[in-house]
Amino acid sequence: MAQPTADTGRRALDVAERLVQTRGFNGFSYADIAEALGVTKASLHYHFPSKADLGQRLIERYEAGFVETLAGIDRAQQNAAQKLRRYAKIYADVLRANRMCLCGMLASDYATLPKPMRERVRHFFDENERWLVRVLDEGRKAGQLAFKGAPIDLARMIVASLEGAMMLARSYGEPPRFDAAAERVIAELEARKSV
Amino acid sequence: MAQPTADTGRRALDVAERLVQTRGFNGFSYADIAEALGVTKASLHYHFPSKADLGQRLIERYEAGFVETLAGIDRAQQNAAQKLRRYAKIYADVLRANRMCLCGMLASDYATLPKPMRERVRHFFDENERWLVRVLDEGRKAGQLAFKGAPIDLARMIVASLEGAMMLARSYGEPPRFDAAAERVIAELEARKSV
DNA sequence: GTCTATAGGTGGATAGAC
DNA sequence: GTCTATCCACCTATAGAC
Repeated sequence: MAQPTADTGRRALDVAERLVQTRGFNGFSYADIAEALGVTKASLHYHFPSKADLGQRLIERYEAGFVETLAGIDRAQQNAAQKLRRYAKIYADVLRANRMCLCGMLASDYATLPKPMRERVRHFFDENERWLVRVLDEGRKAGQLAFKGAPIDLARMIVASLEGAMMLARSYGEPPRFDAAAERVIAELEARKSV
Repeated sequence: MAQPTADTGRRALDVAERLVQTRGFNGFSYADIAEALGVTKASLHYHFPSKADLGQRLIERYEAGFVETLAGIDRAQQNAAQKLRRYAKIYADVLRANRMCLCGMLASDYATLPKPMRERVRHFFDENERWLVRVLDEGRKAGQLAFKGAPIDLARMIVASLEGAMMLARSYGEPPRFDAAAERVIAELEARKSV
């Protein structure tokens, strides 16, 4: 095992991503990744000199994939409420893969994170808010959504609710708890036909 | 320092509570507590043989204090919306003390917790839901609150939203982010005067 | 109830051979 | 790019003296 030309870097990120999403940044070690890949800890340090380096790369890759997924939603969906449900479904799918949001976990670990990681965590949430603000704004203007106040406040509330609902649903081992909370948040925004 | 008769157990819980609320269960050690109190690690093991014991005691004490605070709200407030705002203010005050909810942090650490701690974390949230369900139910019957569906679903959504909003607000170092999210959740439930 | 001393393990990280 | 070997700091936990 452990071919010299294997893309250990990428595979290490895959394993580390899962570990952070389940156990948090302080809940795993190089030894865990090394064992999963059948390589030594020293090999991992070649690809990621410090754990802080590993963490930064993790967030960058995760955000890139997330942003791409959001772009996919934009391409496929017309209705703003549908877009929001697709957004919530990203979280639901992660939860059913027995994982948490990578950056939700890192937000919990925030006080123990190296500074470069902190900035990248915030950037991830900034991107989420930016996408949501646009969807909310367009949805309201199109008469598909109805809500009071600034889209940014609502966007932040949506992110917070989904992140929190995910954490709670996992603690109970009941993914439907997440679905119920997400649906409550989104349904509240849909323009009533009777108005 | 370290008088023989000092209530080291209680003071250790105080320090450990703060550490868990800021750094998580895997983000502190007996050494951190020992240093803060001016005692040795061995002394702490006399009071809490294992870290799991310490964790259990932490949750039990935290829940007891929380339940007592909720009882205080019941004694003082009449209006259901006011009670909910007082409930949210518990979180807001914790956040402004540069802490997270103890059990919100432990929910993030859930996969790494010893089983007895897991059960107690869930029990804490059960108690929160129980109190919220009663307030929501009474408030709707009294015409002070307006919402559709089962109170339990709404209660769970409220807990999730506040826990999530707390995490996000801390990451940005902006407590008002929590206030805005909490107000959005509660205002949505208030019975409109115009209906 | 607190101490010294220590056990036995794991953490992140590095040097240098291959 | 991966290995062996190793460092040193830190972890939880225990034994036994005071």
